[in-house]
Amino acid sequence: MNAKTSYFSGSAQLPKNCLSHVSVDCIILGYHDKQMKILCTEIKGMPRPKLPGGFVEKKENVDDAAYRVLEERTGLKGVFLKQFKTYGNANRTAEQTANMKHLLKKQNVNAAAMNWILDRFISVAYYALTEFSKVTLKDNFIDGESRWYDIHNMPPLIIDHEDMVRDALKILRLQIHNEPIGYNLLPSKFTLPELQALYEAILDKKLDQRNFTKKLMSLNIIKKLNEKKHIGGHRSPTLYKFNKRNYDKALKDGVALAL
Amino acid sequence: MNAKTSYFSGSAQLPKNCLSHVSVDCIILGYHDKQMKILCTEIKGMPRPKLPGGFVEKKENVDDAAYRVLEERTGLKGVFLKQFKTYGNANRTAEQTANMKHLLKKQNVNAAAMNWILDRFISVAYYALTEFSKVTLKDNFIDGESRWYDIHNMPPLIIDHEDMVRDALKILRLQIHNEPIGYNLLPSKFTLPELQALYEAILDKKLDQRNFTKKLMSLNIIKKLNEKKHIGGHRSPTLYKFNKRNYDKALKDGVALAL
DNA sequence: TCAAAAGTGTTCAATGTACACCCATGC
DNA sequence: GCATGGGTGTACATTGAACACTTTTGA
Repeated sequence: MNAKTSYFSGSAQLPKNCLSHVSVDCIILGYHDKQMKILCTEIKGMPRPKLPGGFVEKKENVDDAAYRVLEERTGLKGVFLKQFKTYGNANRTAEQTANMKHLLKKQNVNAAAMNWILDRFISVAYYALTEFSKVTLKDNFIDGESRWYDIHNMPPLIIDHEDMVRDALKILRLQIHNEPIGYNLLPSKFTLPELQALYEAILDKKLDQRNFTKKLMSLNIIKKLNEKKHIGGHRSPTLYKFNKRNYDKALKDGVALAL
Repeated sequence: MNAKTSYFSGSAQLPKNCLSHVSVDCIILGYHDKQMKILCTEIKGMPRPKLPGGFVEKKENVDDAAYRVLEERTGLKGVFLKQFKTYGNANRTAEQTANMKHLLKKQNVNAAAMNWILDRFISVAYYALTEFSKVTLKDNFIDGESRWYDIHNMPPLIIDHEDMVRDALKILRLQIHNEPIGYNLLPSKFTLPELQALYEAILDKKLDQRNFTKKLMSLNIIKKLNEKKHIGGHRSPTLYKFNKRNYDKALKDGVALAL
């Protein structure tokens, strides 16, 4: 690892383009085949993985910065992304700063020029829902190597990133009762058991099949098609698709969905 | 107005003690006698009132900064205060910055030394619930003169502060179904009609008296006393008090209260 | 014919909602 | 005695939760 490709150089996000003291972090939840995963990144020389994050360019909306981080990591556009909390404790980045000083020294980076990154940061946190099989993981200079971790088997993360994950999951699990999900997480044609498995993965609990069907159908956001999916070995489940108009209306106005 | 007592001097919050680019704003909701009010401040020379806000000291938690703003304005401690959203659009402070430049010029303040305040800010927003009859309004140098506005009769506010108010009220009205309220808003002994009036003021709608009583009693957070309140001219209502232990438990664990 | 998953309704319990009359008090 | 607000219970509708058998498919 040399200075050219280190944490502190080569990135599009040069200090002079970014706001000091402000960062964004993303809890990127990936779903596929009944599994929920979280995207983390590992920087050589740092003790523990972290959430993908970044800085806010001087003329960039904070929401757009989060969206940019998401897109840089996953290559995906149009993904559901939601700000959920801002982390602003004074000492939250102290440990990270100490580690970075150490790294800078080892890499012979001029610490004075890097003062901006050694200062305190507050972080605006977002969560996103993605389909991880659609994602081609991209590493980047600023934030190291990306990797999916199973939600039940997370490593310890730096600073308050474990709190962020816990908070994001808690809020997502509450929000799911008021917002439709699934549009970017399932193929355009999907079966009810697939949709149910998605809800079960997010809520991390089993749901009653008949009650689930009944409730989802009553929301009027999915439409039964005259097609079956061939799954082999078993009865062929009916395919459904989202009614995008009603789905978007439900996103905007909220739904009532007790699960 | 001279430089000594102007917007830009005399405050405990000197630029060198504060983080750049980060501010906090508080939606301080005041309740008394069935009325909901919002605390705003008016700075001479600025076109419209604003929400009370402030900056974050370099070694201060962001939550504590919001709490400090609240306390500086109202003199109240121990008030319910909750972070609800962070506003980070790139151009959100553009208008304010333009106005400030104008003000600085008029006041012959050295603009170079004030560059920190003319830059872009992102704002972490909080809402608080207070009893406005307990508040002695305090002006301050940084933020002008304080005043309560009726929630139904708000003036236009600067930048995105009207969005903040709208968002805060929306979130509060949702949260009220999961959190107990009232502890700092009512006398230690209160009547059920008083409590109901508080809920009605926050939700801005009438509630059914019998159903309200039934639901509140079922939460086990209030306790009937063997005392009545003398209100004159009418039947004397029974006094209640909060069961602080259960109230705090409900704050922490949440409640289910459909209204 | 067997294994595995899909599909389909009913019953019961809990909760929410609507609603009206008598009571206490001070003038 | 009258005006005003306090206090109380029931009936009905809606919603949530539990639950089992038949169908389809391919091996």
